[in-house]
Amino acid sequence: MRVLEGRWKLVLLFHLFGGKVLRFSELERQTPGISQKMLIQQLRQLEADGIVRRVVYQQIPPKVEYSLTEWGQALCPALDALVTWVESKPAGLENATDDN
Amino acid sequence: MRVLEGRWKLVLLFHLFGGKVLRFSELERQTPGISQKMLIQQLRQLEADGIVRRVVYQQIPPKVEYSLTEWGQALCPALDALVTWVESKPAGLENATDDN
DNA sequence: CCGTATCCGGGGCGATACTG
DNA sequence: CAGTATCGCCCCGGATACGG
Repeated sequence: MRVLEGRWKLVLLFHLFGGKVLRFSELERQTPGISQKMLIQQLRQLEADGIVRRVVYQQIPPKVEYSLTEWGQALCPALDALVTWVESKPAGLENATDDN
Repeated sequence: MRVLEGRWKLVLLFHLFGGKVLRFSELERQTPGISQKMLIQQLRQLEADGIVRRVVYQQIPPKVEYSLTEWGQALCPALDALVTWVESKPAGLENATDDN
């Protein structure tokens, strides 16, 4: 499970949800606040763990596409369930995330 | 989603899966490697985020029980899906978790 | 039994600058 | 466009000791 730890892992996975294929710059744009360093780092870890596939197009300008592996696709039901969960959040229970 | 971040959060949630009610010492025993500090810290954060309920029995010796709130119970499908996912892990893809 | 209080090291994470 | 390379803070997490 350690595999999913990391500040941006889940966010990135959500973006690749449902067999989507995204370029580096697209992921960057869709993930406000992330730096290139963190983006590549988290992607590389996901790749090393066999969740994300990285395809390089040898050309100028460079082009790299990221997508979920089969094993990564298998995460979709879980991600789905998580979305359902956060959307079911009762009111009055906002951000207690602060004081910890 | 930050709510689920933390070295032991998911592990603890798995233990409270399905409406189970556990005492502090029970959680400690079922979670090898955790220290009392981390145990109480992660529990407190989960409590502050409305996922876990903490019930204190005013008596000697002390007794404290932890369980999932309704909003916490709603996580079960997601946890279930995660279990299914890890169990579907293909062979030959063991621990790349090391070199990151 | 159920916590609190401290100390401490490693690394996660961000900001910034540079490259093919 | 898609990355490396550095620097540094902060805080997460482990170890240990103590208290009601």
